[in-house]
Amino acid sequence: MPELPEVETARRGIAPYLEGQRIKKVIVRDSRLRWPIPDELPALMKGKVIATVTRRAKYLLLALPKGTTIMHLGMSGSLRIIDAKEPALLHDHVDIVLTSGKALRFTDPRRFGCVLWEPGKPEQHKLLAHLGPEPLGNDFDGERLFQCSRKRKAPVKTFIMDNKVVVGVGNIYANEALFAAGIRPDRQAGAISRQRYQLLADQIKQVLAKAIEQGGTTLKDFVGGDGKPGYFKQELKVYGRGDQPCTSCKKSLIEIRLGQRSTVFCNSCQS
DNA sequence: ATAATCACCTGCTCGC
DNA sequence: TGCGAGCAGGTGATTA
Repeated sequence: MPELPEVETARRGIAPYLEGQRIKKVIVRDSRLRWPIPDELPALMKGKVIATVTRRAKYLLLALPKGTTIMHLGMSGSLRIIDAKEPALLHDHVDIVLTSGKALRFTDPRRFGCVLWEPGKPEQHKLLAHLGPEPLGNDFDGERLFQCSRKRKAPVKTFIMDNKVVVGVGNIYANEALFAAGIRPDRQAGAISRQRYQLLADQIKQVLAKAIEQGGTTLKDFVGGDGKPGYFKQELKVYGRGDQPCTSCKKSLIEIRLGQRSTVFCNSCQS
């Protein structure tokens, strides 16, 4: 469940159970994630107190005294706070067990996620070092999109999903933001005006912020278990709605593929 | 440097 | 009912 709003929702859900808590042990049942979980990770974390739980892009960062645990949920990962003695199921790869009796359980059927260790500052890690600005921060705006896009021929949707341009815009919200901004996803990035990029940046921020707001509902799923997917589905205007009527003009939405990703737009509302 | 493709995995849905 | 094909919220690596 990993677009940025869900990662942020997960962060908010788990942080109160983790911050200030001491790690009793770390159980690794399967270290074969996108990158192997370091063998030494459990020993590095054991006995330490988690200072903070923060987020950079779609990475979650657990700040420990002498380093940071970096987690990513990939396509199918999820995190839950559980009672430490709850039996593990097939894809429950990691438990971070706390002395409080709770545990953070990392589950990921497809194993595209990761759990890594960075002994220095988290932003020094190879995966974090070259990321673009946070979409909801002040460093991201239409001017940046405009400047970064000059001479670029890739479709604008691919462009805004490029982590070096801006982080955290996944397939769902790329589709949604482009619809909200009235821009065709297959338009060349370099051929879009400054004014339209200002609109697009605003819509990216708005769509993500709204989804995070609604993510509050999901918080239960992450904390309590018993997760039900698709909590904000009713808000989606185009994603997953190919061939269905445009919510604005009622014409049939078009579904194409850009960069191997499903792309949906309205041929009359977006240009 | 940029763009397109591949790759990593499991699970689910669809059409035959 | 069974089975292969295709697709799924991500993104680094590889290839032109």
